[in-house]
Amino acid sequence: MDGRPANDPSPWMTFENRRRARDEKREAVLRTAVQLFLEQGYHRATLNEVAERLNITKPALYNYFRSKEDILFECWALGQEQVDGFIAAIDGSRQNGLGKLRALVHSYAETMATDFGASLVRFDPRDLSPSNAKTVRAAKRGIDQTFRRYITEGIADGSIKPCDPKMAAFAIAGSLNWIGHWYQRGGPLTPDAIADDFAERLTEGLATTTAGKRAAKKPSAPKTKKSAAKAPPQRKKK
Amino acid sequence: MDGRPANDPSPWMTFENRRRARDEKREAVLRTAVQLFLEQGYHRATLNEVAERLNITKPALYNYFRSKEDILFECWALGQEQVDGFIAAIDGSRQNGLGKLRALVHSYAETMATDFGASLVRFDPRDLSPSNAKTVRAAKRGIDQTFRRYITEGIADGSIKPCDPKMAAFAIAGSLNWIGHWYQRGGPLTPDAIADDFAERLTEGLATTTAGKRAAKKPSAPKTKKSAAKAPPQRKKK
Amino acid sequence: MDGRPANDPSPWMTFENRRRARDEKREAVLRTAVQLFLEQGYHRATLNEVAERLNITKPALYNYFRSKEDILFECWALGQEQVDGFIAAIDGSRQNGLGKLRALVHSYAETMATDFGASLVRFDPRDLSPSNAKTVRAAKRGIDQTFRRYITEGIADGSIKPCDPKMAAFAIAGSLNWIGHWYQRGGPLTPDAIADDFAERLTEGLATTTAGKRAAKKPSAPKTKKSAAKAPPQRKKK
Amino acid sequence: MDGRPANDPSPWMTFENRRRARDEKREAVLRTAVQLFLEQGYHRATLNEVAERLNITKPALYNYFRSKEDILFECWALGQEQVDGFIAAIDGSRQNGLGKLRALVHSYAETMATDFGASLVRFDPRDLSPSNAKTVRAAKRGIDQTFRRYITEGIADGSIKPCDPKMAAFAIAGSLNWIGHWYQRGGPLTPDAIADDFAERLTEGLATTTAGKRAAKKPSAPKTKKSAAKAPPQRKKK
DNA sequence: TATGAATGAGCCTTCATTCAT
DNA sequence: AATGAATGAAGGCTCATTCAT
Repeated sequence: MDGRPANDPSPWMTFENRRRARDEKREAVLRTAVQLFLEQGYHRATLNEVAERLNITKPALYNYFRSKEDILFECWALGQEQVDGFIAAIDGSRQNGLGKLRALVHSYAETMATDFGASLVRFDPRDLSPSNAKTVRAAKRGIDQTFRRYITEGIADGSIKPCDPKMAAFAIAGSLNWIGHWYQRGGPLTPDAIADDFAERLTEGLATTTAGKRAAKKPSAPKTKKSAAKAPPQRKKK
Repeated sequence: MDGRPANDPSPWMTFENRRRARDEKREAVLRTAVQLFLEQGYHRATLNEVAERLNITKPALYNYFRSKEDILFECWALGQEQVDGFIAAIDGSRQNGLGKLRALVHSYAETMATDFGASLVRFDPRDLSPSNAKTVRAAKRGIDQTFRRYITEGIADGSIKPCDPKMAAFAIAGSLNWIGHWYQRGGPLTPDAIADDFAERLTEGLATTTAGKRAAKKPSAPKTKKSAAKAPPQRKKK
Repeated sequence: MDGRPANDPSPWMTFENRRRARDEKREAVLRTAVQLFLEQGYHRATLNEVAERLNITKPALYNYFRSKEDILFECWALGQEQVDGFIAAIDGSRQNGLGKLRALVHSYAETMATDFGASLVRFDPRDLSPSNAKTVRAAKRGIDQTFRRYITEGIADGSIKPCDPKMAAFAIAGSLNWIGHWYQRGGPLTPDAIADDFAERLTEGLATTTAGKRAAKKPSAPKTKKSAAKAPPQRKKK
Repeated sequence: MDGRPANDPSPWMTFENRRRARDEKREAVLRTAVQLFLEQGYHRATLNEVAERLNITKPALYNYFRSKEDILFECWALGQEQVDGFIAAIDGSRQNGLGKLRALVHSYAETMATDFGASLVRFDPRDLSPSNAKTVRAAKRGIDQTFRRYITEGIADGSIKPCDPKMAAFAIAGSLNWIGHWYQRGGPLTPDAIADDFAERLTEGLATTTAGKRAAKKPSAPKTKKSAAKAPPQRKKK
């Protein structure tokens, strides 16, 4: 059960197990919280409800998080980790600008269909402490710049038609972020289908003619472990 | 001063004036409120702050609105009126589907750059009473359907390439709604420029080749008074 | 009733009355609070109890004070005002050092027998905000220095035997502050009797022989209005 | 190491050692707690902080004490033991009333400069359980009566001028207790110097003329072991 | 003996809303 | 129409204490 022989009295493993159990509970709190926050909105959701869904009591949450805001921020951070992960992977891949952009759109679209991904665009940074809000805003800026960067690259390498990277990025990001608002699990569209559709749709207008005739189907991030991200978002450990 | 002779003691005109003054104050409240709600978010903004900015006291607000939520809803309603207005105008115009879609995108983009317009996408319907929330959701559905309708029309009349109207509408609406989140008055981009750019950008991928070569610059709604809207959103009068 | 003719429609007086009523309520809160804080201690006393004793509800207190700590500080400030008042009066009086010291002891002893006076020594400055705590500590230092100053004056003018002003001040102030801890209203000793006794007792050891044979009985502050204080303690108005 | 041969397997000694170790830890807790309570005040100090300073965890404290209040009471008890000790010693000494009073003042002043001594006057009996509070109040009364008793003795044996023992005791005790509030370790005054000063200062006013001319310098309690106290304060064993 | 985790009780504070004037 | 005052409802957070391990 614990993955170690029963006769192994190593207190270290016990310690390890404890830490693991703790981390699992922490994550359970975050999963519950992000759902509730998305369902009801951060302000309407109470810590009591979060605790109730976890069958614990409110103060127990404070064993894992410093405050309600801390929980909010950590939810966001988990989503941001995903984004950082696939951006790092795409950055490390060998593709022209258009290819990277398509990969980005695809991965981003998929992420928007997850709870933590949606939290990236549905949570309000103004609910965060100044320090955390700063972190969030910096990350948002980073994502925007990644979009622009790929577009600029594409223009440079000829895979993307000359255009204004800033506006193009806004338009694409808007479409993608919107997914976080309308996507419902259990609907007729799977995240993957949405991602495929958007990857094509949002880039076809930018592609130079030849590049537009795409043969390959899956422009997702090249096979890389999600964990291959560069740097997770900075956050204070409790 | 009031547009009537000072010696006219007509109580009826006085009454009329009273009503007008009242309406002006109501609007002033809404303008202040929508700004504050956008600035700080609905929950962080307090009625005290709204009142303070108007140099009145909190209870005075209750002379014009039944509740904080009422104010929120009315803000939304003003934005929705704008949308209803230009949709009615476009509906009444003689254009092919692509033309209507472009006109819609243009007007919608412009609206997103206004306070009341932004409130359409930045306010959370869950902050409204069930009844008002229903109204809002119906209106949102209406807008979505308008997008799909124009696209369908365009496909039928050959101005738009065959595609999935639902996904196309989502993509376009997402880009547009996103404007409400990033547009800042005083930035380098004017609402009109944004609207022009988006009208072109978001439809070029859909246009059939010939239709894509657009000559005319301004595809905005044919000269119609904004107030020519058909039906203002249903709402309870106080 | 209002001290003005009934036919006087002056809204200003109404305003004045309002303000007076408000101030009276504020004071009532402070009187209730200081009693409760002395009875039970600041931490054990809840705002609910304060409100209950006033037959109002807890949030009503927030119309008059910003926080529980604010109430605590204002209680202290009222006591400090008394002290500032009689110190100013004694400072302005024509007496030798011993006379001033006796007057100070007498007035201080009397003050210690009042609620607001006792709050000066029974409230804990660490319960105050840093800013308010600073004010309190400065005031405490001021009182100490007044004791030392009178003693030094007395030594200079020959009315007090040469001694260490610092230790003498500590000894005297300690005896006086202690009153705030043991004095109970309704006991066998009246504040005035205590004040007389301490004024004599705490100074006889210091007096030079001739000055020790005091004839006059009442060494209290020369007839001055209590309100003739110089500067009330600085505090933020709500 | 433990004062017994290493090859002695006597479980009883082990038991004895355990008890000793336990007592040492208990005392360490009390020393840490009394400091923290004095530093921050009983209510602001948390058991977590106490535990942290001891490099243990909060629940570990419950191995030695039943509750936070229990710790508070035991701190007080240690201080009271000191007082009981020197009072017993003085009681057993051969001196006139004035001598005893001076000895008492001296020892009490010294005690006030210790942490446990200061706790006697800086801790609030209302933070204790009714039962413990009763014990404390009885002890306080006992100290007061000791002061009065020595004064009365002194009057009887002619070493002290006729006066009101009650008020004299209040005045003296107040000065002494105040030491607990202003004395800071590391200041310019040593506890011994303070004790000397106060022993002289607080009694010179009471001494009959001849007795006032004191020759001996150190009026402290006749050489007796501190532990020679009669009875430690009654308290419930865990 | 010591710990991580959990809990129950309680309190301050905020704010939309109402009411008497 | 407007205000000062008051209220009810609610939520976040703290902390002493307990319990299983």
